[in-house]
Amino acid sequence: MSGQRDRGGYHRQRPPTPSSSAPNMSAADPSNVPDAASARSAVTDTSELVEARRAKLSAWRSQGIEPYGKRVEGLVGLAEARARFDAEVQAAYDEAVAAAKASSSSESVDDPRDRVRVAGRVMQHRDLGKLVFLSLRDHTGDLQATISKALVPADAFELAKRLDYGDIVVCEGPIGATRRGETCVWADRIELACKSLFPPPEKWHGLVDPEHRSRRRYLDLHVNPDSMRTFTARSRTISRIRRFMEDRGFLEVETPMMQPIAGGAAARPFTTHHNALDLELFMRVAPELYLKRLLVGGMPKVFEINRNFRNEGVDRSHNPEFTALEAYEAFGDSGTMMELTESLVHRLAVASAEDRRGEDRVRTGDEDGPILPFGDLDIDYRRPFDRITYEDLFERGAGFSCREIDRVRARAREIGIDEAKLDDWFVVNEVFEHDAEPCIDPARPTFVVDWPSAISPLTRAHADRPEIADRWDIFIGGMEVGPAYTELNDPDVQLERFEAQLRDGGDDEERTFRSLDRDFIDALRVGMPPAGGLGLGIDRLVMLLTDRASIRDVILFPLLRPASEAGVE
RNA sequence: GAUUCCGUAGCUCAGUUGGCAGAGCAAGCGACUUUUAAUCGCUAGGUCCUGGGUUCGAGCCCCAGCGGAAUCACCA
Repeated sequence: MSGQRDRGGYHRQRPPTPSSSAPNMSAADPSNVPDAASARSAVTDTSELVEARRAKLSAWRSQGIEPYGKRVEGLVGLAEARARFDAEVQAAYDEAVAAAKASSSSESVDDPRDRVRVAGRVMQHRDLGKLVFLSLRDHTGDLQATISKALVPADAFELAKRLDYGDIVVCEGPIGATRRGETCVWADRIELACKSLFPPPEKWHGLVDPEHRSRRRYLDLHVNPDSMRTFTARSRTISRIRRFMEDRGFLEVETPMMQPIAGGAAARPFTTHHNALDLELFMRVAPELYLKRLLVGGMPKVFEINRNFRNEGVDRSHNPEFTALEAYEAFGDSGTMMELTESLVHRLAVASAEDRRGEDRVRTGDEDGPILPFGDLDIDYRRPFDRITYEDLFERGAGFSCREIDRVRARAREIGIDEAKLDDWFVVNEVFEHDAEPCIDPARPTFVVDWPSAISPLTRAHADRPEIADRWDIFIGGMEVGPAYTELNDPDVQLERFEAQLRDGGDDEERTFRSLDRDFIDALRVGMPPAGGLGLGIDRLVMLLTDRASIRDVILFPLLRPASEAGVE
């Protein structure tokens, strides 16, 4: 365990204590007798494995081989190098070599095979005496390098024999195949690009402990190709979202992550402090109130893809910092945002399915898709997505209308809700979450439309039905991926809602950090055009597109408690 | 924050009723020019997460703590 190794280092660096019986116990003095603590650490750290590698490192140095190489030109990715293999050329070459051997001609045969220069991490190392096979890996894939004693200088062959798993090498030679038909680089040059000092995970089972995989993502990425694929897919998804939004005329903007008032969502914020200004600040829980100020300023369509921070629990679909797309369109409404969201999610699904064409259970757009597996589900992203009203969904789940408030309250008591002190619509929503949300088909993206105004304080109500807000939420794969609203732009109504929120919402602890964003009200008084607003959880979207069950599998460095130093003060 | 489960070699994992700490891979030395988790011989490698307790004796039982996972709670 890393904790043990770290602790070993700690012991070695710890200055002698007054009670220590041995004088001058310092790491710099190798002659001293180790005390009990350092004797233990010498046993528990990985020094034997690391020392073997260090020994090679200094051996290379003394032979004039630099173990931490330099810039390399003209590299080809391993997948690309593999693609350059030509079986016919190889066959012709084999024949020519055989013919030359048969005629015992001393003339060398011309090699028509493509030459490549590749680099990769050593993932396998098979030494057969005068022939060494290396499995190299880069972010594009794996490729074998074959080093024959007859084809390289003695020192290069010695290097190939003595390579460790995890070392990074540069090889150059014709792309060909072995007798067993494995495509490979027949290296006639091989150089060390970087010596690895770290004992790698087991080559067959790899790194499976989820804690380990997140903490040492750098290992996870090259040991588990799935992980590299997932994070590559995440990156491509985010750039596709950018392109989509830009194509539709949205301007990407950046608004403060540190805010004097954490507004835009009812979530607990993280606090921080600016020293020079002696200012208490909050990490943002949402960019909403700043993006709307930009609509006031005259930007017609804005979006931001960035981090929100919420000081809440952690589970499979929640990380304290998460990435969201938030977008606002002047003169739009929730319907505008619905069309935009459906187009965007559909396009992302089409592109992901295309990237994963041929994979089990994946159907691309031209194969009656896109359909992408997510756990046990095969999620069908074909347009149009499903739509259902909040009230209809409630009735489907509960078996009666949410307007029958006595029955709603009775049901709430049945499922253990203390309904007496809650307003009607909050009781409705408790029953909705318990009985109705599970009725949404998880294999179909579903817009749930027309939510109660009471639980949507920043949303404009329907003109003819003030109790219903012009809002929808999209659910995919059993997760809420995001909401959209027809934004409230009446400053007086907005002020009222804020004040009601401060008065009624949340507990005492929440109220201590809530305060009213008067500048935002001022902005609305200047005048914000009617607008549609959207928020989409990018991490959850990536989970769906890459079939990962946990948000920690799609965030490169998810929040974890610091590794244990238990037992060390 | 609650409950349950997990923590043994660098990695992946066994460990029986409480009775000498195990395997595979990785590592070191040696053999091998067509391997594919190469193979074969030899060698070495342990704070059984930490701290207490019970016991003649604890990896195993009990208590507390640390870390993780799952479920729940929180979560516009």
